[in-house]
Amino acid sequence: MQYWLLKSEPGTFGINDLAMRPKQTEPWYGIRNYTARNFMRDGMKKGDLAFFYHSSCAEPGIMGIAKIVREVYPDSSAFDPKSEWLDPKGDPANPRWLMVDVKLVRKLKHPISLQVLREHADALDDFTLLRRGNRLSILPVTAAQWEYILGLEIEN
DNA sequence: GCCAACGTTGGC
DNA sequence: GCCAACGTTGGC
Repeated sequence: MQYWLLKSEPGTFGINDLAMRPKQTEPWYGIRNYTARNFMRDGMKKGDLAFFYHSSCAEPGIMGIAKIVREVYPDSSAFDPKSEWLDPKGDPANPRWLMVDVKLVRKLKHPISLQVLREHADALDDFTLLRRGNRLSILPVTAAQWEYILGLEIEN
């Protein structure tokens, strides 16, 4: 059982979009970064939980919890000429971009803002999200970090 | 809109 | 394999 954090831009696909999907499930397509892909491919298992994080918005922060409900399979958007995620060098016989399916578990009662997370940086023990220049859209969360952050929800 | 940080590309 | 140039991310 692993924990993760998934970034999404609410202007493109936010937690409310996930909530409105049939079965509140969505393929996590469009990941075009090898490190993030490798986390999905090598680490993500069905049943793993992830924080749903809003980035590039007025109040970046953790908005909810999602669950991995399907493990990696080829990201079809890489072969879709109409998709902004088209990979011109993509080879359908040997797909290099992958995705998982995620399902909403619940929205947090109160989002945990990036600002609040920063205030707890020491307790979060070098949380990847808080590192300078961090740009990973998928990153691992330790069990200790997960529990600590969920504690902040009640405190909020 | 700015800019720091990082990843990717491509010439050599 | 090096590394400069370029593109992207994401907070502010």
